[in-house]
Amino acid sequence: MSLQLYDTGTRTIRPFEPLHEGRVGMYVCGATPQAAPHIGHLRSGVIYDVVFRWLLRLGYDVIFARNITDIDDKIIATAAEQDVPWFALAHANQRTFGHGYDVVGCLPPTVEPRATGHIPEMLALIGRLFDAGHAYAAGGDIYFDVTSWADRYGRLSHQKLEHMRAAGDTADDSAKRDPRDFALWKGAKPGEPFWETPWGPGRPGWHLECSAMATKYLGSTFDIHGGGVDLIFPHHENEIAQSEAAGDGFARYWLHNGMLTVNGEKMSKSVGNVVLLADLLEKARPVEVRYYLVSAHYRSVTDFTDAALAEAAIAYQRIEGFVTRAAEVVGAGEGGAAREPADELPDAFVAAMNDDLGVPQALAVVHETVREGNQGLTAGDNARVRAALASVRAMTGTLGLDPLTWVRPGEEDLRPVVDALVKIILEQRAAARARKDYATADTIRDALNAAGIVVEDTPRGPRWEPRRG
RNA sequence: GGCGGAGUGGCCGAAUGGCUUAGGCAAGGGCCUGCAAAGCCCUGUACGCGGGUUCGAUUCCCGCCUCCGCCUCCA
Repeated sequence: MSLQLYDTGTRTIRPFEPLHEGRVGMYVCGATPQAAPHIGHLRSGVIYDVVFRWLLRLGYDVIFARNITDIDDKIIATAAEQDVPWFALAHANQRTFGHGYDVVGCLPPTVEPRATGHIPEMLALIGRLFDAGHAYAAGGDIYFDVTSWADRYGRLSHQKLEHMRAAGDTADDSAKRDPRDFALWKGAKPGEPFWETPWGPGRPGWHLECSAMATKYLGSTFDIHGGGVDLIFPHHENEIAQSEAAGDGFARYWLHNGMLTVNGEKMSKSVGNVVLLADLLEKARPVEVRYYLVSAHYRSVTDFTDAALAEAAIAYQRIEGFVTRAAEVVGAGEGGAAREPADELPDAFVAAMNDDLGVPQALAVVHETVREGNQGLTAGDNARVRAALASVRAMTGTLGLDPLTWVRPGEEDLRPVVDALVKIILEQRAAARARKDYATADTIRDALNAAGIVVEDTPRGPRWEPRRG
């Protein structure tokens, strides 16, 4: 079975067929850098990173564009509150977002276009919409005329125009012809940043930038557009309207990830339950955070709790434990993320991933293979261990979770030194055990444990690991 | 009011018209161990409520209840 994706536009799972054979263009709505990223942003980042990695695994050449909306009302407002220039706030948070994505193991996108770097493309799009009769100027702003596109507006969200509430905009939007029209371009206000245009000074509206940037990097028609379900309406609906009304084909598949709630509630500043990356890293290692974020299906609503994160960490450690022990016995092997479907990927894993990114089932295959490998370790069957290890590393590598690529910085350099020292101590313990002086042996083990070194006795002799958590 | 999602065993979380009814965590029993740890084996039969369709429904249909998201900035 080849890749199937749930497409919000048709509300069905349908076979993925790229526009151009062997190539995929994917655009994802990324950050509006008005504050540091929270766990919901990270979930989105990790989800589309897995999509990206899976497309690469399937052998596609992928152009993955994830935008940065570095100008909007909130950025301007927040910057004013903090008495810093708007671009300083946006750039600082943009860097924080980038760092957050890095920490949870996201590959860099092919391109990360910023809204403010694409004003000419936006103005060109506005010009085309004027020419096609779908845009009008009013009160210094430029609006999209929704009624001029009435029969197609609402196709993504499956809302009928007559059922749509009037946008609860503020009074200064009274220049609109229809309350459901949305701004393409906002006229300059005192003290706010602006760009000069043929229609007067102003700045981009809320939706225009994504249309302009997506088609710039991916072409007028491209394969996949992603984002959170909260963006379906109005943001993605409006992107479609702008681009298609201007004559572009735009996105062929629409992917939407589910929201992440915290203790059953949507995150919000007013509730005070916003979970930031720093909060997570107090409770789990980065790779464990990634495992947690990946382990639920991308379309499901996931409720974050400390207990859920802790359980994910333990589940990951089961995989990690096998991989490290197996690598000690048979060597690390190849691993790494190939760009072609690897022979080591079990059919069941491939089938799960191809079925609308069935990561939960794919992880079930990982765990089953881990058990296989552990059985091999118990039986001393190195061929079995080697096969399981290669398989587990290929699968986890595909998900960005290969334990052997997640060694903490510095740990690798230090490990041989610590290993040599611990071995000397363990020889003392072995001698104590040989003369049945278990009190001394346990004292040594306790002392090592207190130093963060966990000792295990195996049929092949003692081994040690740094203590987790 | 409109659009959509979800309710699964102690917990998290998948799939599925019946067949060996994921996977993880936790629990109990066992193996291994000087004791541990890790691992392995075994045990536990769930699918919101009420109807209907069917030989058979957790899975399809109808109704209901509860929860959640969007319709305003939002991943």
